[in-house]
Amino acid sequence: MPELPEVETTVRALKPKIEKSLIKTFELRNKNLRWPVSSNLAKILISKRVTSLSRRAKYLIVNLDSEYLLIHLGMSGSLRYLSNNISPQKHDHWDLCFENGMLLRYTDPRRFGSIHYTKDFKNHFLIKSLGPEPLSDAFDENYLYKISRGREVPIKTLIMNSRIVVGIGNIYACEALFDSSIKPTKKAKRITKNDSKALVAAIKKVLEKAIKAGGTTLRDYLNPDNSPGYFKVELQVYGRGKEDCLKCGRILKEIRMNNRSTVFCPNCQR
DNA sequence: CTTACCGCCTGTCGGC
DNA sequence: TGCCGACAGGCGGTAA
Repeated sequence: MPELPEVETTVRALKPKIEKSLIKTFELRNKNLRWPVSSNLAKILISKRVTSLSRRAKYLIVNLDSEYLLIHLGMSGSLRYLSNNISPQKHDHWDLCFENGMLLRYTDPRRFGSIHYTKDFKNHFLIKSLGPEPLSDAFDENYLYKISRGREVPIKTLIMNSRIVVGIGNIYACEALFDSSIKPTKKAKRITKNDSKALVAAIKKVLEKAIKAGGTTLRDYLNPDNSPGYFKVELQVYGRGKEDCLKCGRILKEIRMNNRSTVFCPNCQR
């Protein structure tokens, strides 16, 4: 399950491999991803050069000299940089093949991921409404405090809203709220300035920690070179419902919010 | 405008 | 042992 740290790790790993590479072909085996993959893509991409690779939210941005590919890994997607003599498997939906005999292979069993081509990624429908990056200076305690005023939704729902701040999935929302001692169900409009300060700091902390750990949030994620990351991030609450709180020892509670599993400590988080 | 809910998918897991 | 339903959940679209 690629969260922002996995996407960031993927970008860092692929950057030196594919930047400056010349595209030879794009081979599409299954166009039925989250959004149907454009059938024009193969034609468009022939002989284009990758000028840079970056990330916006959980999208990988492949810059082709002012044209762009937007790639999302969805729930189960991954990218690997491989030699072109390795046969694709069942869930390998497309290959971006380079002149040097290597390729970028997209694998995604659940097909929640996507790939789009655009000349103007900033105004692309998937990008234009996104809020600030959580690790940027724009995402600070004042921003979160102000934008949470008057909001009836739970604070957990708010920080998972990509119009408010991008890249915070269910796992890191639970972890950051635990770290900042805020109950997930607390109404956004009720968070204090101190809450906002603690939560922003916690979000940056857990994301940065996971990136430093090599982006390995969950069991089956592999980096583009097939390495499993350096070590797993120890999750404090996610997936630990009914287990002991690592701060106070009491029993962690698991509830559902917006149909998502939500774990917190009723004692530590208020 | 905000909020709540739907649907897309398949591998994994627990229960019988 | 094998079947089957529940679950996992990012996120845009839609309706209220």
